Amino acid sequence: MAEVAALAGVSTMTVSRALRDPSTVTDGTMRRIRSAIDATGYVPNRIAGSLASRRSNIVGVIVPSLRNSLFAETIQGIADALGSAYDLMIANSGYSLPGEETAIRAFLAQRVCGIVLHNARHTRESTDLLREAGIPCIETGNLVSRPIDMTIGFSNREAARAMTAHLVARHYRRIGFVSLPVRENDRAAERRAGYLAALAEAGIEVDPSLVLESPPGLRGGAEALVTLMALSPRPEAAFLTGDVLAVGALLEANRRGWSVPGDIAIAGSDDNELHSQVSPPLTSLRFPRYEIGRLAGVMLLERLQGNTRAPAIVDLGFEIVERASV
Amino acid sequence: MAEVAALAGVSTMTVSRALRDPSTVTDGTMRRIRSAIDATGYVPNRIAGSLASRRSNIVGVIVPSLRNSLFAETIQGIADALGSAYDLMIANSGYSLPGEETAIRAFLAQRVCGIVLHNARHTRESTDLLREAGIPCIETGNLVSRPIDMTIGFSNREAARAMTAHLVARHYRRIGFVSLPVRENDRAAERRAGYLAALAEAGIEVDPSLVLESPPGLRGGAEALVTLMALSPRPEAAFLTGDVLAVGALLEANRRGWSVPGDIAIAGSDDNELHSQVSPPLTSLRFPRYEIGRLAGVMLLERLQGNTRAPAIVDLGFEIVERASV
DNA sequence: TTGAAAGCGGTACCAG
DNA sequence: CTGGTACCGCTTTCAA
Repeated sequence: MAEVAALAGVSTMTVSRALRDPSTVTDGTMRRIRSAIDATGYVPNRIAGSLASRRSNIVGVIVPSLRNSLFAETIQGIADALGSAYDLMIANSGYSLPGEETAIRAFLAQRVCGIVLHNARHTRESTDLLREAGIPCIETGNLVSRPIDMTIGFSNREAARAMTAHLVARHYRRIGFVSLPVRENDRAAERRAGYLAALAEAGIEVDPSLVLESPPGLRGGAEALVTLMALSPRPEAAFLTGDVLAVGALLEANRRGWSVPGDIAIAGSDDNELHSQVSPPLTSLRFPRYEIGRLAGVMLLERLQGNTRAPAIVDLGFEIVERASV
Repeated sequence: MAEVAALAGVSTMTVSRALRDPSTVTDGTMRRIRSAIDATGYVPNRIAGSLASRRSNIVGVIVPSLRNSLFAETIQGIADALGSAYDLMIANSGYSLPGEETAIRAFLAQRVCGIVLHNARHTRESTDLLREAGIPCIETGNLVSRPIDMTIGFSNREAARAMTAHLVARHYRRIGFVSLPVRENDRAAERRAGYLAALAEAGIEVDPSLVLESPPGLRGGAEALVTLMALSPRPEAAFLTGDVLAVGALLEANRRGWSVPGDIAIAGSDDNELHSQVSPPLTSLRFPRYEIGRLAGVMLLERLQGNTRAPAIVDLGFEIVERASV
């Protein structure tokens, strides 16, 4: 920068100002600075800038896994909302709470200006660190009643309850439920709770053999369906929630020649294009993943710029997309 | 840090050293520093550290889109290889070359210690910036003959050529080809070139009406297949490469009752679990996306730590996974 | 509108 | 093994 300043015949202060707000500098000065920048190939050093100004333009995002396109939706939403004024630092917790804590520490050390989390459960340390950091923090994976700072999303419990109730309303009584393992996964736990609540409301007794956990992936869903179909009496419907479990189950039914919903009705969650393209198309829960990210970005910006203390809890809801599989 | 040093009764220098390499400090000193850190809740400031040491622990990754799980695979590979010693900064180019350049500038300003790109084509400015930055840079989306620095991946052209040749070997002569739009997408362009090369080698004349471009997504593939099937004479096989086009095509065939491969053989690329679970399972090209990322991370580490000037071009190849759709 | 001086919170380097 | 002293490259603050 000193080089640029010398070449433009001004002080570094003027260059610094010109770069951040061209309107504070004379047109002629600005032009000389510009050409000096071109001539020297100057690339500003944001590290120095951040240190001096004590603020950064980096937003930290922590997701359980990078591989899963669900999280990618949200990340894209955040990126779109933040535009090019902020950079995204992304870490994955590996679906573990200590993993999340490690990432939080790294982000705090990097002095990110805001953090977006997917988990709604954290280690005690994580919560403390975040509270004391004094930066905006948004939890997105599950609507929590008492967020660290802000939370945007939907209630996994309500969503699962609604879908189960939907199946009950369609006169299914014996309904299988498959989720990802609930341990260390608050979303899965909440969904199971929603399923149980809906059954209780409908006065249907829970058959524990109908409640399964499955590893993620199409195969996981396929195998869970086979397990359910081997029971006697068979369930009339299966609600597979999490990842692509329901799609996996449907494809298995296709392979085995089981009629859907004739032999077994299938409902899923995390609706995406795949759900509408399989045969029969799958009834499923639609979650506003992208919108959650976008809004998280917008709220972050508001806090970062205007200091508007936005509402702390935003429920973006969910939607039941009815198709032919139920 | 000054606070920690005071509390531990040592200089800041000692704290700094203790944090980076505990073995350079007495056990007793280390203990006192540790408890001082706990007592004060000190969170190191990497911004200051990076500025002073003139090196950062941030690796920048630029992908066309965050939404696509293909790129997510590679990113996860990088993250796994780098471990917790480095942080990942991620930007998306929005599939545009200027978008990529913007991201590169931002990363360079952030003084990342290394960059991983998906694109193999860049703006002139991008290339210049990268060359002058003096940091390791890995291009991964397509094996280039003259990389900016290093390239890891596979040849899109060779892969498409191999699959087309595979179809020819199976006695298909009239072979449709569908890719994403080739403009601004070097991977798609290369694949088309590979298809054309294979036909030429087999002495099959190209029918331009068999060569299509499609928007991404299952619907894109479905519509492309319908277009191909409306031709007369119909093609005997269709090679859809890019995104999930082939899966979309197969699901459309399922819906329309077209027999695969009886009425039309279908081959795809970017094999994943879905390809093996549909009916019939899809023959497709498998690309080592995760491995590309992992190796990129490893090579970055080597350069960053040991200064081993690793080979600049690493071809990880591809594989044809034969299933029942061809 | 522009400039000079004093840090931001660490680390490099050298001395003890 | 530990400490002192310059900086890293920019921004803040205040003065011109």
